[in-house]
Amino acid sequence: MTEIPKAYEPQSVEDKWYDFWLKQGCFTADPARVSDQRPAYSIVIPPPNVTGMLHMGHVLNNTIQDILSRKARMDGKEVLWLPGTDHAGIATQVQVEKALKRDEKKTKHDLGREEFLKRVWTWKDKHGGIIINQLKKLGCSCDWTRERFTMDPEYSRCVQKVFVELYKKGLIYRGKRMVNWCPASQTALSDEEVEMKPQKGFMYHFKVEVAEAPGTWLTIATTRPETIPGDTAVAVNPKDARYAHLIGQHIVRPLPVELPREQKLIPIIGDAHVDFEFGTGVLKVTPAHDKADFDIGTRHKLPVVEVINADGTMNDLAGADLCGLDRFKARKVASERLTELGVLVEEKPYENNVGFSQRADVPIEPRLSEQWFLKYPSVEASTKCVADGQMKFHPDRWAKVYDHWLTNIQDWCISRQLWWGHRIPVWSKQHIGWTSACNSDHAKVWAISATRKEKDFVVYADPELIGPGNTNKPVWIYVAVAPDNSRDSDQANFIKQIEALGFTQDPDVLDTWFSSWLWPFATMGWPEKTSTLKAFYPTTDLVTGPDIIFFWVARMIMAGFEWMGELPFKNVYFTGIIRDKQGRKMSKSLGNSPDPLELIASYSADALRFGIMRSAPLGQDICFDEKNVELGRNFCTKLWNAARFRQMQSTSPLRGEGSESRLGEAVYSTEAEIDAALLSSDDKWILLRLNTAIAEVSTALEEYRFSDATSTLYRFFWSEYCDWYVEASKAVLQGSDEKRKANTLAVIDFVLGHTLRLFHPFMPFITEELWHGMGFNDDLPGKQGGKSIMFAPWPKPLDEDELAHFGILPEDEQAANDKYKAVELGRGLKSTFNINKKVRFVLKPASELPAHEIEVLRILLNAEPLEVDAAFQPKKGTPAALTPLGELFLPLDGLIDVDAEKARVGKEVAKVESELEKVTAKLADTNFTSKVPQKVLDEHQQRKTDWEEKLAKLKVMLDALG
RNA sequence: GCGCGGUUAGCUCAGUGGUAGAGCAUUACCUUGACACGGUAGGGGUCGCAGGUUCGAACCCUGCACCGCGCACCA
Repeated sequence: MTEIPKAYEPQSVEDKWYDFWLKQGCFTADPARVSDQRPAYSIVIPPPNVTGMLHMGHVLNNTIQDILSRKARMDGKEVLWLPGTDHAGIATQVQVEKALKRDEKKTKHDLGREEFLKRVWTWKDKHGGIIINQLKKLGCSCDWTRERFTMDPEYSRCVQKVFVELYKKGLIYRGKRMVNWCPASQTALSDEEVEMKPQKGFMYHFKVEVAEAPGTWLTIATTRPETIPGDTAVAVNPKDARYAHLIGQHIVRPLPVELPREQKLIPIIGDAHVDFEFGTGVLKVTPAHDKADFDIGTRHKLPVVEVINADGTMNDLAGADLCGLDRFKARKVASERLTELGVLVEEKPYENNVGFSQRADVPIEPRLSEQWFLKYPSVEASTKCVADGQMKFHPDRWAKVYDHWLTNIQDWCISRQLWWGHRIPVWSKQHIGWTSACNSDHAKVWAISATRKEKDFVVYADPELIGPGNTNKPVWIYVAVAPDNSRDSDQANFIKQIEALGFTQDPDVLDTWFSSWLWPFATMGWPEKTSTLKAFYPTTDLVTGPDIIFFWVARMIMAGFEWMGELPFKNVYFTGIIRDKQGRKMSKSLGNSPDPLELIASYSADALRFGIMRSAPLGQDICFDEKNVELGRNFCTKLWNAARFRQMQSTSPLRGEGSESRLGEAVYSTEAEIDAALLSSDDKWILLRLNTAIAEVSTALEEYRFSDATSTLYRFFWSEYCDWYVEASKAVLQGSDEKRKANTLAVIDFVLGHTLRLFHPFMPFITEELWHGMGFNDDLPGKQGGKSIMFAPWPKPLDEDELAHFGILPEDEQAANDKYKAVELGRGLKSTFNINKKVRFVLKPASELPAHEIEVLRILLNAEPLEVDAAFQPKKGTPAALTPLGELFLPLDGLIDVDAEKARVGKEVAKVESELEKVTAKLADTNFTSKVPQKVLDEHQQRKTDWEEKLAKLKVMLDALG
């Protein structure tokens, strides 16, 4: 016989069962099994970045999804938890670029686009599996046979198809606009990718002379003097009496210094945008580098002068002083020049909000550029489905945030100046003027297209430029190329032909979110009407962080309505954000995030799961503390040992000979019938507590209250089952009544079997190990838990018939509670008198007690002996406690300090008197008695009676002390 | 500026009108036959502040303070 390990040893157990689950196909969803009796349950994973590493946020998020999936399996549903990763355009490209620079001292341009992309794919193949394997370590029951990546060929076809459809509908357009430009990544970003951060800087006040009125100076306030060379006007509010008369005149721009005066004259314009209470009421207008200024510029047809390059350095238009400098260095130099010119009036510290690139963490540069934009589709349906409760957010306050965003959205800039991603499926060719050559190209494209099976393409030229009078302007012809779903070669052919006509593909790629918004259906085989899609779409739950409510959730909802005509999920659960003990968000840069895999190695996956769930209340951020994981581990150990205790009690090895069990060689039957006639008050109590626990956990899970569910499990198993029931059951198990023993074991098995199942979604590994190790799977059909606990039915509370069969009444709980109360009081006495050995107790019972109850009391009190004597006459000074079962004495034969005991009881009397006073006063108050409901009144009456009785008895005790 | 959370024991948090709770930490005792990753007993809170409603408020209402988050933004 191998030695039974004292503590649960998780590593080998976890690997063993995960392999088993995979080999048995336990996670694989089969649409063919879905029926009315076996409804579908589905979740799509929020795809982690393919090159990412598991962090605590993933642990939280995926543990929740796993709990939901496993619970649904136990509910008899056909479960699909669809996993995968996304290509994370910027993040991945930046990583590969960094490695390239580090290892080969090369840039992506040195390699060229094609070669660089090869490197990214190599990188992806090398690192892409990491996070997937980490999820497996955590125990995630994803259907890995359906793992998807947003750059898979089939997925890419979906992205192209969607692009072309939106283009055909006129929702996608190309435009020259002010965009959020990230000078570090050198790409445009969407509004959502810009994060406003307060920045300490300076407010510079400088003066400019009015050209038409020498000697008249205006003072301008700015935080960005380096953009002065790009100013093409100064604006004042036309209603501002101070300046209105100057509108139409000009000022002399101070920079660049070397320009002749006449080239530095810019007009004073009137624009209502200017707030005359802010700054000096005079605004410098830099249309090329500020969104609001651009709008002013448009209104007044101002020239747009760019002075900053794409990489954030100044160009030659910024003047000799600034040219080539970084924008922040240039700011300093510009202020120095202003000082030298004697026009800098003031430079004072100033804090303002500056937009930062979320990815690169550098200030955004508003920049005019040509980009592709999308007018969001299906906005109305998306707004409505949440507003009217068709789709539910948990917690629902996020619905308001969602609604607010949706009603204020601007068009989405979807193009990115990157190489890694879905390349925009548009080919274009430029002509000068709308000439016959245009018409000819147009016609040729249509002709080529006729050979395609699907005409998912569009030929487009800017209609304003078509026609006479535009003979010198550039005209672009765009061809958006959709994939042919049946034949890849068709698309390739088509592209080859249009490229032969001189069309070239747009160099940009699409925003990563433009692919992930299709996730719920593109992963299920769309646009084919696959059986998976039919069975599992719309999905049931989505679990994600509120930080991507706009990026992802909202857009998925729109995509769902747009292409499936239906919402993509019925419930969205928003997790909290994991913070460290100081309340800071966990991040790589702060280095305050523990490595989940290390936590798993030290504490086990189950411990990590249980710990994090226990500390993750609905809708609240989570303050992570490794103590929680330690608690999870301790809990696993407790569960393990409780199981071990059960096995050590059994004397008769039964079926299952030869079965292997880490708990020991013998496997014992769990089939024993519970004999209702033999149930003790403790048995009934634990069965009732189990009922309560099942109900509480089930409800908590239905309402996504995971921390409440774990609290219940913790309380039930540790406090109720182990601390009370197991200890009480020792009265039987250490006795000699074999029939009672067998019955107690049957109750224990019943409780353990249910407990393991309740725990399974939270702690899949240890529960599977014990389920098999203790033989709970024996004789069960495979679909009912014979193969794995994950298919065992979710526990149901005993119903009325079953309770009646066992002869259990609701009030049975009280009998055991009274006994446990007596035990606590008796232990209190021992503790008060510093007795830590077995000791004699005498109970003067309030009513007759069965021998079994007395034996339980004796064991729990650790009494030797426990005498029951209705006529007991205690010696003077005998410590005693009033218990629901009667007076409990601790006869110490003069060993005690009578005065100390008197003081102790006296203290108790004082407490009871004060409580009695309070309740008596209340009941004497007619204001109270006349207005309070009868139920409350009764409660107070009862409380008063109880305190009175207690007080009387305490006084008798005090008298007895002399 | 607008919106959303939060403020209860040393810490992390439960607690939707009727006797203030849990876990951790802490103190004392206990290596007892499942478990020291354990057991038993204890100490510890004017429930952020000020008003109001009510017989009664941690809980409902109003205002304020502080912490955190989101949106918008004035150069």
